[in-house]
Amino acid sequence: MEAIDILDDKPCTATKGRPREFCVDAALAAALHVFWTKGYEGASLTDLTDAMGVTRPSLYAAFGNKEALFRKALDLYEEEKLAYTRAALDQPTARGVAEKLLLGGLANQLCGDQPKGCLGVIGAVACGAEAESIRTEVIARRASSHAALVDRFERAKAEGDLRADVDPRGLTSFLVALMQGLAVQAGSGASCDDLRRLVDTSLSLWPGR
Amino acid sequence: MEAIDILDDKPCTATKGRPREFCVDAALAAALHVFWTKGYEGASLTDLTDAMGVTRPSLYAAFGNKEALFRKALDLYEEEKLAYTRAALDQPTARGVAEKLLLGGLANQLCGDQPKGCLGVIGAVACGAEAESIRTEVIARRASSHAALVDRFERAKAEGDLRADVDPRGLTSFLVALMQGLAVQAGSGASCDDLRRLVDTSLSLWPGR
DNA sequence: CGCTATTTCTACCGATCGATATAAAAGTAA
DNA sequence: TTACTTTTATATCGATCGGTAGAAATAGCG
Repeated sequence: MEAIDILDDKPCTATKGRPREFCVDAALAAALHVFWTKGYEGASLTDLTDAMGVTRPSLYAAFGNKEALFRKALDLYEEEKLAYTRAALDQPTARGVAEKLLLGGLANQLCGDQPKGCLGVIGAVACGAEAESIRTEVIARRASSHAALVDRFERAKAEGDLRADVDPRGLTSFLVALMQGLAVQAGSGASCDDLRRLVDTSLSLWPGR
Repeated sequence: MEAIDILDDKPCTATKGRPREFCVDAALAAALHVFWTKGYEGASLTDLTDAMGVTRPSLYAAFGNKEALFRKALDLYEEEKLAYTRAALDQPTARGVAEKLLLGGLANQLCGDQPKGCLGVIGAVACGAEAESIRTEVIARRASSHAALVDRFERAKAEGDLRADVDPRGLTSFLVALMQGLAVQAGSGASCDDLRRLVDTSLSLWPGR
């Protein structure tokens, strides 16, 4: 009657009815790739079903609708591709946090087998009428990680790990801006060399010691 | 027979036939506002004609098609809203260039009467199938200004205006990334205060005196 | 074997997309 | 006026959009 979370069960554990013929996780990974490459609005249902190897009604039965599918894909994206951002917060120094973030982001962009750019940036910037709720969602998700970064840098400042004249909130926006710029440039045909220079320069200017 | 550049003539100088009932420049400005707000793919022809106060056939007669209209809007955008980026290159010092760019970008985002974000970033990131040629166009346009910035910083380094240990290309990508991040955050609901802190921090970390 | 539950497939829905055919309206030029 | 040119408005084009109805197919359960 109502679309419920199918992703919580194991790959194939339905005990009654006709068994599902595709792997939900693999299909979701394929959907993520499409969204990542073409954006939310740019990815049509035909694009998605083709890439997922699934017919249209099967997609709706398994994921609800396009928006719900995007949210699931965003979950997967944050869990798999953005793991380094959570790990970065555990670094002992503020500089370590910045290094982990920038180098992690760089490594992500240099990884040849995945689309360039950042799904979060794509979702936050792409703004048609139908994507408004998506935009809101993406922005809200980033706000929490942004706040966590502010906390981390405030702690670093309290620990004397950051110079007294730096503003933790400003430093957070600064670092996030660099990550976003890295993603934008990676998605705009920048060379690997350019991206490396961007990160090198950013770290060379990071306030420190 | 063929769509030709209408924008080169004066507002209303057609000597024969029924005179046009709308101002091409004003209509283009309205179109720019729509593209800026909703992106290329997010802006439908209905959105555009409504905002421009022009019927659909009139739009096609005056501008060719949606893609050509976007290019004209991009011309107007670069000419009007990005004038400060050209002026920045004339600053006497590398720091002056960065200040002019960042403060100019900040002022642009704080200007309440225009959409947030950057049309270039929106065009470069939004990537559906129909927007591919738009993407290419936007990327090509930014490449030239990027190169001009590299030249400017190489000159600054030769003049001793930049420390010997900074990489002009890296510094350019760094500065551009900050501008892009500024635009992304401005378009993602960041507060004016946050944007100001971002620019302040960026300038406080800018290399050299 | 039915009976029920679930998925799969084909075909299709109304809405919207960008783009146009057509002809009336409004001007200049003769 | 008549001829010509260009813009206007209406009405629509075929394609594609996200989303679904309905029946056949495939399983467990009695």
